[in-house]
Amino acid sequence: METLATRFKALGDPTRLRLLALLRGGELCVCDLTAALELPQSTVSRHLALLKSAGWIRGRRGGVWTYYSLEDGPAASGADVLQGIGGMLAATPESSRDREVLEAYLKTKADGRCD
Amino acid sequence: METLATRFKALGDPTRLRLLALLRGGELCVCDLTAALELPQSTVSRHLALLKSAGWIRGRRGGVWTYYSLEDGPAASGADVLQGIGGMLAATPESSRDREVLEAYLKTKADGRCD
DNA sequence: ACAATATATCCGAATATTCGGATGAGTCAA
DNA sequence: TTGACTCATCCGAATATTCGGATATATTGT
Repeated sequence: METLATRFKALGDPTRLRLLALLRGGELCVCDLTAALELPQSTVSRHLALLKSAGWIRGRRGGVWTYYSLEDGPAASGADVLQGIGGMLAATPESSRDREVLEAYLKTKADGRCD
Repeated sequence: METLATRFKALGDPTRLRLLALLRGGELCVCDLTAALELPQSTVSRHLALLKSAGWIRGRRGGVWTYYSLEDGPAASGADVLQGIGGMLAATPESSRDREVLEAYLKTKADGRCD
């Protein structure tokens, strides 16, 4: 129960929902997410760590970058939940804007660097 | 998004999950829930108010009592979510114990009073 | 109107969460 | 090894949440 509460508590924050909404589109690194959300890197990293410890996402090191993606394994055990709220997430205006900012940023990033 | 976060934040507390688990069995009044959870009435009432304002449950006055039940109308819009986590809720040990305490209490309550 | 019961709200104290700048740790190329 | 870069963690200050006793409100029966 405590575990389940922790799980949902992680969803109880707009910034973290924005992150999840973006990750529904596929794997992204921290600097991508930082650019899309237009928030300090430390803030984004902290929220990602929390989502990971709550079992919603997973991170993998790829050289200098850390790529995060949705956790869909058995650990998610509430993949149905994410599936269920997926539509709600995508329907929000923040979600749309974040994705636009991300797309614009990804074009600038073609050379592989972060800024 | 803010709304959605508020929605989930309400689920991010063990006491509130215990309340939801009990209400899955049907409508109950505050004193029933207070007895089942073995917590102060003010605490239970506060959590119920929060769950209600988050759109998870609904309350109706029935004389001196206020009966709470799960919100399954369109306002719930995440009934799927509750449906999805229903199993998880029922599987916890707290949930089983709460229900036992409730059943034992309901027997004592046959006369209609609360203590 | 009054008393009894059930519920909601108020209150301060304790605890937890959040933020973002600063700093630490890890990785790679030169 | 040095420097550039990405990301994680530390830190104190601000804010939010939680608790339960006390109190207010509501409803019913007398």
